[in-house]
Amino acid sequence: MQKSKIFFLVGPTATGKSETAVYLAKKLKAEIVSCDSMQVYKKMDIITSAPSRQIIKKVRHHLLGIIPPEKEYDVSRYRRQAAKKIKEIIHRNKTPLFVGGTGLYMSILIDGIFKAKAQDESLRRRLYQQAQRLGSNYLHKRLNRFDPLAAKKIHPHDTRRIVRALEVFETTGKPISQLQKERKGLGNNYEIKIFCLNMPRDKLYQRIKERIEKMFKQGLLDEVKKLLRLKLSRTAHQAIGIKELKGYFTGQYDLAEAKRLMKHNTCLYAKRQLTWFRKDKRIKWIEAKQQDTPKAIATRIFSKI
RNA sequence: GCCGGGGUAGCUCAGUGGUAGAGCGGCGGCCUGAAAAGCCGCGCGGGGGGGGUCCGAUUCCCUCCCCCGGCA
Repeated sequence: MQKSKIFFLVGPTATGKSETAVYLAKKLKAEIVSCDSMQVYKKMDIITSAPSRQIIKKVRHHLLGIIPPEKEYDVSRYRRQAAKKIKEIIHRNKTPLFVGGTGLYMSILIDGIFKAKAQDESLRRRLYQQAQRLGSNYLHKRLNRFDPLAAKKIHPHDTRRIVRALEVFETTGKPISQLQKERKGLGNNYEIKIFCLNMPRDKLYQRIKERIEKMFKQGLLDEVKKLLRLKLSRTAHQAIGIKELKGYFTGQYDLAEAKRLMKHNTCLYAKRQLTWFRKDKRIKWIEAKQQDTPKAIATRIFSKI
């Protein structure tokens, strides 16, 4: 029996994935599934540049605005929900088209994740306190005794990963480096095709800056003001723009500085996204040229399928 | 035209007679339950042009060009 196909359209932020995806979805008879760690949140449409209503009207979209911003979200939840969407979409005789910029989410979906218990909050808190008191190097040395392989891979300053590795060891009794080898994703069950949209760096940064200006025109300040009244979850709080505008609202700097910070941090983010995607050799790269419309790009992608 | 200050990394600037640094920016990488996060690495330079002194000049001297301030 032939494997069903799943498509991914990924790429750094502000390359025009959402617009392109609509045209591509039409050609592929696809439904779009978001692959974005921030657009899962409600009430964050402007700050996350979520696809507009007009776009959503044209093609069915999934996993957008499904979580209240007070709630945490993570990869494993994403994986579960996305896997379910794949089944449903294929059942409807449609093709899943994943669109977004969160490389880890894509990777976990395709390549899998090891089974572990949900994070242990109190244990984590304890470990972070120790890290603060004794330094991340101390925890790293401890990790080195239980799981030298993981310790070798994780930098002694990378507190977050050291804590996770220790947490996994304490809750499962197994070294994370061993568990990480046990991953099973969807990659084997489906025919996967990944396209990454890209453009020259200076043009990309220019578009990012323009997009952020546009966000302000759309009412970003108002949206963020409302968000800051809520008790934002740790994960939702990470969206670029929250801490930058908080600094403005609390009078630490002016609006121009807040904008500058947002633009800068978004450019750095785009660079990190590219690093992630570059590593994945399955990806077919699509270079957007100066005059390319989303429709033209979609046509080009379709011709390569 | 005269006097003074300056021309060193993409930007703002240090420094030294012996193959140039810092901050900002930029670039590269890592990533398995926080990933729009977290972490790591890399000066990325024909020292404004030309000539001279010297074993050796970015640093000293001469000259030209450009910028800033003052006087005309």
